[in-house]
Amino acid sequence: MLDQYKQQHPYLLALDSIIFGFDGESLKVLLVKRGVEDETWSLMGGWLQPNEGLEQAAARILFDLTGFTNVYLEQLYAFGDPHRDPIVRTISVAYFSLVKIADYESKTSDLYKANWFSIYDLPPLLFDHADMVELAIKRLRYKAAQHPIGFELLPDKFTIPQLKKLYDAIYNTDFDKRNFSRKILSTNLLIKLEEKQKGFSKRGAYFYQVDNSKYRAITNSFLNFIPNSELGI
Amino acid sequence: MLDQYKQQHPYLLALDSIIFGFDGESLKVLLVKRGVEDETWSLMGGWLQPNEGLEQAAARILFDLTGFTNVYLEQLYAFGDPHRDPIVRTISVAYFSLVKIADYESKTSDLYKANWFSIYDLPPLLFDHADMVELAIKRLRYKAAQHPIGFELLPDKFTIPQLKKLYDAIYNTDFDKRNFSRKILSTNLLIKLEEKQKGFSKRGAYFYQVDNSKYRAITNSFLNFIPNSELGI
DNA sequence: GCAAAAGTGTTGTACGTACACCCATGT
DNA sequence: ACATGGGTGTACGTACAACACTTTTGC
Repeated sequence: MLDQYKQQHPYLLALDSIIFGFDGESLKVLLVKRGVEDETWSLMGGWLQPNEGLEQAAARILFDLTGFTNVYLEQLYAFGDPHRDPIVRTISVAYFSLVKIADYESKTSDLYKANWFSIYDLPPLLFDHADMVELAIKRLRYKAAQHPIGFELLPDKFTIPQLKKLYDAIYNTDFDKRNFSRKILSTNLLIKLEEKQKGFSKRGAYFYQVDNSKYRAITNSFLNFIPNSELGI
Repeated sequence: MLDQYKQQHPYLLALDSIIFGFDGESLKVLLVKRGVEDETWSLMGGWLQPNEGLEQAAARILFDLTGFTNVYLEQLYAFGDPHRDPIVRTISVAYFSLVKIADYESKTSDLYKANWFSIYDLPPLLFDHADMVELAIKRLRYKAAQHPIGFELLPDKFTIPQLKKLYDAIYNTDFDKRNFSRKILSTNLLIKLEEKQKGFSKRGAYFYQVDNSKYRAITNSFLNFIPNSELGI
């Protein structure tokens, strides 16, 4: 019985995370440069430790490098091309994460440089990381169309115009603001606050926050975005 | 640079496949008993070899055990709980596959027993394989609602009533046959043949086949099933 | 001629989309 | 007072859901 195991080759197992953030204008991804000498940007990543599960490891790495905790984290895909890492064969399980960008403070040491990049203006990336980002964007679009995960990218209090800008950025389109707000509000997932946003526009827009009791309950049907866009996977 | 690799623990990497088939009545999964002494049913699985990619390995294993080739195969999820395999820590990347059950002839040797089980009547399964099956069913439902993959489970020639029975089985519901056939035919994805099915019903139903030129072209929007069912990945 | 499954048509409703005007406020 | 972004309502068309009867043919 054990023989069957002993004859097998083991492999290194890495975790790489596509960390999405929204700065109010465009959808961004957090990239790092590992080490001083390395000139290639890459995703946040690390190695699986013997005592932890995959998602647990992805969360640990995310926390160590950014301080984020309790964020949206979802497994994306396992990448295992034999030559994806030219030095040592490594399987990478990619995760994608949605974070509130305003909460971000670089926890990276001098060994790591980190930067947010617009998804439409990415630098060349290490290994197959560009494939990972591309797939993550598809998945985010697919997912956000049917599950109310967009809120994970905004501050706790946000306005409808902010939310529209986020969806515009995710789908690279320009939703009609009247239809958009009707659609969003019809979910009854948002609570309108008294407070208005100051400073950005003259009139000011009402803040909303997510009704957490309802938010948790909903895993099912949500909206029906998915524009003319390509979906796939 | 290499040090960073050498310090890391390697892990065994397995591939397990949820193989769906449709016998005309219910949706089935192909399970095996490994070895003579083992009394637990499990998914078809095997080990990653050093020179192959993940999907390639899943396809190889599928071929070796069933003879199926050129079938629908999609990565489902990577399972990596530290204790999922109690003997040796193993990461498993699960794939799901859609096959034409009529083409199946057991290629398994005496070492393996194989059987098709209804997804609503599964035996206890090895390790976390029950979780894998459950997730695969969700994914199949999610996917089949928006991509025309259902045909992969039927013979090349099939009737509309057969197709309806398949969707009824996938979603465990009973679609309205009038709305169903209108919906399906409106995709223009099917070619009506002269030939009628004999023997099953008195009147006989027309055979259809997939218009492959169109089928290949479509990765995008397809139908919009997804009934009241739970989705969520 | 009857039973069993195949095939087809209409209508109401809900939802998405397109589109234009008034409102509040800081300057 | 005016410019800027915030907020709302209506009308149309499409697409889905509900529903019943006729057709074919093996027995």
